[in-house]
Amino acid sequence: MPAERAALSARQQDIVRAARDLLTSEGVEALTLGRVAQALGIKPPSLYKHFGGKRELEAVLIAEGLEAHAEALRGARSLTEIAAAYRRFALANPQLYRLMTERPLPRDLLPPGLEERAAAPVIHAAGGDPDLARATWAFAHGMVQLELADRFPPGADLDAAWDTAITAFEARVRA
Amino acid sequence: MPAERAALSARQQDIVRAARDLLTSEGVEALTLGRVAQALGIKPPSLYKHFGGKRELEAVLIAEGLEAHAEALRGARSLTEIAAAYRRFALANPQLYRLMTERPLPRDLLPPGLEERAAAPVIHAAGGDPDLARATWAFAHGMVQLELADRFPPGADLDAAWDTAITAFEARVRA
DNA sequence: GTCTATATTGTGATAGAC
DNA sequence: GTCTATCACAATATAGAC
Repeated sequence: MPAERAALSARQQDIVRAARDLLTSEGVEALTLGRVAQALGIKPPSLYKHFGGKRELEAVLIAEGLEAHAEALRGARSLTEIAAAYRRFALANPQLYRLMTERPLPRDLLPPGLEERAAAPVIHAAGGDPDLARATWAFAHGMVQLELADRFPPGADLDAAWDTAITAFEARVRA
Repeated sequence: MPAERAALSARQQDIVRAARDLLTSEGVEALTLGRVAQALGIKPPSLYKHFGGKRELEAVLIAEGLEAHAEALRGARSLTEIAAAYRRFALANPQLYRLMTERPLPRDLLPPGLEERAAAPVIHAAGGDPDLARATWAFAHGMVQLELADRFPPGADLDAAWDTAITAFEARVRA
């Protein structure tokens, strides 16, 4: 059961799949209409018969990503579990994560409520405290970003950094 | 006393100033050699007499930014003060912050030791605990990124989120 | 659903004259 | 130090034929 307001046609699904594969294997920079068309063996203008433009195509991938991210966090009962799942998702889908976070969300093209649904597991694990939830989110996002951008020194013990913060946050949940 | 290995010529300084102004006023996307040249009233190829290419010019701005960021954090004695200074710097220089963080650092073009110098105040305020320092850094970076990217809901109390995390981290410093 | 042709705009970079 | 000329791409998008 897809989350999109209108189901995608078979051809649209082909295009989304090609775009997703391209994003995964070659990164955000490689996600161009030219490359997507090439992967499908067609010319770029043909894509406009199926999507309004690049933004619409990207929005489908972003929506998929938010959905998958929410799903990955759904079972988590504690901030520790949230953190582990958050990190696991981002490192397993680094390019998708970048697409989802590095630019303003195309909110006008996303299914209503999706953004909130993706945030819900974090709020729940934070015991309903929105400030603690936002702090946890920001920390996890910052860690993942810095790790993906290779900003930590070579020997850095990232597990320990995650532990340190999440332990500190968990203490706040119980408080 | 500039931090660059070789001092910049007067003309190079003109170019850097034009690039900095452009970055500040129009954003990372507007920072192109064409725009920089235009601002100086010259043609893009002329810039190559003064810099090896775009990467070199950007590296000067990034080095300046790291220097300024380090300076902004230098006086901070606690994680609370670090957090406040970090946020203040990023929100006062959002485009420079983006340039400094959104892409891999041009480490080969930065003065040696600069990256470490920029990180030192955080480590110091974390009582020398590198894990806590990295956690604090990641949190601050995540908060700033999410705030600059307009990812928080309209009513979100960001001061409270900062407070929540830093209070939790401060408790770890004393522990 | 796909094509060709085209518009428009951009982007970094080099060679060589002045 | 600046210029013209040029390269070599690349990007999104539209019009209209097939």
